[in-house]
Amino acid sequence: MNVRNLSERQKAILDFFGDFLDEHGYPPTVRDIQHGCDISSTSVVSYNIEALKKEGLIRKDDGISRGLGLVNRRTPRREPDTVAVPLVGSIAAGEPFPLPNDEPWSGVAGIDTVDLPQSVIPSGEGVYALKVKGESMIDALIADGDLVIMQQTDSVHNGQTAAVRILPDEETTLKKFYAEGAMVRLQPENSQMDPIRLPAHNVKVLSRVVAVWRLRV
Amino acid sequence: MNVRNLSERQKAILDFFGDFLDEHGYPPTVRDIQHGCDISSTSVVSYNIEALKKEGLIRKDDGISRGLGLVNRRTPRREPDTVAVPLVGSIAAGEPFPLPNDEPWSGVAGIDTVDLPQSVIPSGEGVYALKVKGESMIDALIADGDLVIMQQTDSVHNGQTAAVRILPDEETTLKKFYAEGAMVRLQPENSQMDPIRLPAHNVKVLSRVVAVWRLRV
DNA sequence: TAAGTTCCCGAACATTAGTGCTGACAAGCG
DNA sequence: CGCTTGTCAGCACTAATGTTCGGGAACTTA
Repeated sequence: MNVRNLSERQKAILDFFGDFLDEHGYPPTVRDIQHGCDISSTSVVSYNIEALKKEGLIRKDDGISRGLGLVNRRTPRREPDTVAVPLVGSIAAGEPFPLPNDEPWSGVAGIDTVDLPQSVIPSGEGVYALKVKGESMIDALIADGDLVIMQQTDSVHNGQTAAVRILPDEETTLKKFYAEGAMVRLQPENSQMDPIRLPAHNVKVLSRVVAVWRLRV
Repeated sequence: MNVRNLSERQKAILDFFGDFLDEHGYPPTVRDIQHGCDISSTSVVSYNIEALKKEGLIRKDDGISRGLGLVNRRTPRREPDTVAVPLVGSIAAGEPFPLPNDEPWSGVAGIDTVDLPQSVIPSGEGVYALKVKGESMIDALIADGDLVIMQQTDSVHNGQTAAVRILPDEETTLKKFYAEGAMVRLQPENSQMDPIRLPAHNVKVLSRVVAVWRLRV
């Protein structure tokens, strides 16, 4: 697997292989490589292909034409490694904020999206972003302009910050969630504001905060 | 170019083509398509390939084996849409932290990396991440465990948070930067700590904070 | 009905392209 | 010097693979 072990000819073959693949969209034949690398015999190419295969640098399907492949090359249609998360709106202190409906987002025009690495958004399903307005969440170390990334869920643990819908008046808000017996305490992220206590059946958990993203600090 | 014009067989061929390409890394032969799509003759495949070629959906190099290609498929070697940023270490209050050397990172084993969407890291060059330990940056709304994303630079504006090297003792630290004439004031992000004033020529700006990333809030 | 079009089938044909064999040359080694 | 190993050349063989051709079924149109 050490590149230094390769002969000049083998390096040339690897280079040519990559270029050929980019240019044509399919792998070269033994004879393509032969002419591309100024080799006088197909057997020489065959010999060096075998060596590269042993090094683990080339994959080969015996017997089928152009059955070669570079092992380090990415799959053409690999999964995107970033997820476009809809930026559904902004949230200010206590104010209700728009919620995504149940339709798939599918890049609908008119909706901003935020690219997030897939590694932090396991499924990508039910994830959306909100932009924070003002100092309403200052106690959670969330500043004006930050993006909070929300994951839809039915339940959260005590102390987690969640978007909840308060049923009587259908208000939606972002608060710290504490279950206290049959009651629920909703703690604002700003000490200037008082907590709210409600019967548990009047509070519906919609989503929880999974990440905060701040740019241009 | 209208997909609705395609026969069921032609759609099947396109689907199979894409799957085959993903699986093998090279295009299918006429006979691969024949068996993959339950077609009884190679000539039928040839016929439909010709039709798809006229529709502009398939590219074909006559006479060479597996000389087919999907025209809408991205180039195999496209740019990744996420950037792997090295996580070079952690930063605590006032303590020096390790700095990346000048070598390219190139996925060296033993160094953690963080995937960031390329849209927020324009170049990807000179970007690295630090993990915050403790409450040392609490006043900047940066909590324990947060990742701060740094961009290497020579100069910053007043008020920006920057990594600076203090020359006399080669200490490296993260502070808010204020130029005040020939002097520089370095303001800790924790009000428990006092600002430092130094001659400008003793302070070397290394990088500035461009983003903060908090997970599992 | 007859002609034209589209699509399909089976088979034969021709080229492309992988593989194996023999031999050659140079370098290292006991 | 003889032996082995690694690398290269030339050539032939054969499997893999693209192409073509005659024909037929279903459908449309004059």
